[in-house]
Amino acid sequence: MSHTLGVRQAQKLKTRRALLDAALRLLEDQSLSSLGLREVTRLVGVAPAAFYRHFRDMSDLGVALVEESLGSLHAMVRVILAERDGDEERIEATVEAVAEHVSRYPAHIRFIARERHGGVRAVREAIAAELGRFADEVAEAFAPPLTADGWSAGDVRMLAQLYVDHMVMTATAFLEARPGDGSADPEAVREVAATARRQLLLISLGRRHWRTG
Amino acid sequence: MSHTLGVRQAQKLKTRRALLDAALRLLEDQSLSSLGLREVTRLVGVAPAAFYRHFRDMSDLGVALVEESLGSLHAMVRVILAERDGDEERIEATVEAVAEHVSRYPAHIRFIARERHGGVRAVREAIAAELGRFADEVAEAFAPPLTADGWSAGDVRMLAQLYVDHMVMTATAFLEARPGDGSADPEAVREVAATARRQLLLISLGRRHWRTG
DNA sequence: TGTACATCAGTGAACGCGCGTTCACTGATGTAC
DNA sequence: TGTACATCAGTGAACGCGCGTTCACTGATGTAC
Repeated sequence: MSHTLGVRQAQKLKTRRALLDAALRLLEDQSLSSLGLREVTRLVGVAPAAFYRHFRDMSDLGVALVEESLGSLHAMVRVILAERDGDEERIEATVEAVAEHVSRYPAHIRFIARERHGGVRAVREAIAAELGRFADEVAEAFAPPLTADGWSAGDVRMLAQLYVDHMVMTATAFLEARPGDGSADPEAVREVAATARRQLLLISLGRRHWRTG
Repeated sequence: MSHTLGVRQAQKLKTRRALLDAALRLLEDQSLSSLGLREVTRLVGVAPAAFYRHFRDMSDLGVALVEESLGSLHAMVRVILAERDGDEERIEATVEAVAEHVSRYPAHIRFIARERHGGVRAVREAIAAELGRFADEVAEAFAPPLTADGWSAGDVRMLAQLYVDHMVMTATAFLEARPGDGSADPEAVREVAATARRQLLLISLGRRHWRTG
């Protein structure tokens, strides 16, 4: 049948997954451009040449990690924006969702923070494209009431960009509240969440008085 | 005399400068953790071993680049905050100063953006410390009127952090408006400046209505 | 001013090492009949 | 169901290469008298 994977294909996917996971683990302490192909295959336990059955090179593997890293966060925020309406509600839910995402997938978030301006062009471009799509979607979610209030499309997009950039900043701040051993400092986490909430609230206040006050 | 450098010391400083400049140039296309000692000395035209007369290793050189990269920007913003009072005035002057700084020292700014979350711990920590001092100073500049309005120290610090993070974001956005060849796309630069100004204005609006509206 | 010795920035050769990539291969899985 | 052939994920050995670091050195600059 078409949807049941053969044994061979399933094994191949398993190896691919192992390569991605090994890379993510090694990327906690270094950046993509210094990560070696042999380091990754060594951690997985396959021959170096096996790498080429899955990726052209490290930058190719990096691009694969981008979608996987931003995809689920993107989906999570999409749901929140669709289900909630009020500012406080949206802020509360988003900050909590980001905190949970970071604590569940710290390596993915670290990867995005590190490679967003990192040394590998293809990966930088993939991240920029994904965040751009993210901002478009946020703009769409906020557009109706704002447009009715006389906001231009440019102003809406400017606000959406501020929200997305702030979200990335917040995710990074949550990450920094985790010591090197992978555990989290609950006090520091609470403080990051509190700061993020207050900053988002301040932005919401500004939004409400934009060209009306 | 004490303040006149000997020939020997002057020559040593010249070589050190050349090493820093070569590193900065090479870092436009890669990150610090993949930059080789031999690459740098090759570009300068000295023997690899000469490197050790100036730096312990690459991470040591990176830390030296941090202060040099953030120092002048820090000084510039300090002057603006001291000389200007009104929101619009400060926003206008800051955005312009950041734009000019980026176009004058693009490699320094790229270095900071790339290594802020990069793979070299000592450099990350140096950048975080410098940006922390920056935020303290911004907080101090904004504190008097806000405290009079009943703002808590925590709220003032939260606002200062938002400003500093936004400034780094804006500097990075200016950088991305420059194509790979080093020239600037004037249209893209204007757009980045316009967005930054509007975002800062929106934050100022929020600030004015913080716990008063 | 001149001399004798000390300092030390930069040299160049050498080292062992791990890297990315290639290649012909093996043997389990898949397919056609 | 059984057989003969095709596919292809992973192997393991080999390659040439550039890396970071060490070392004893050289010779211009600095210093003491």
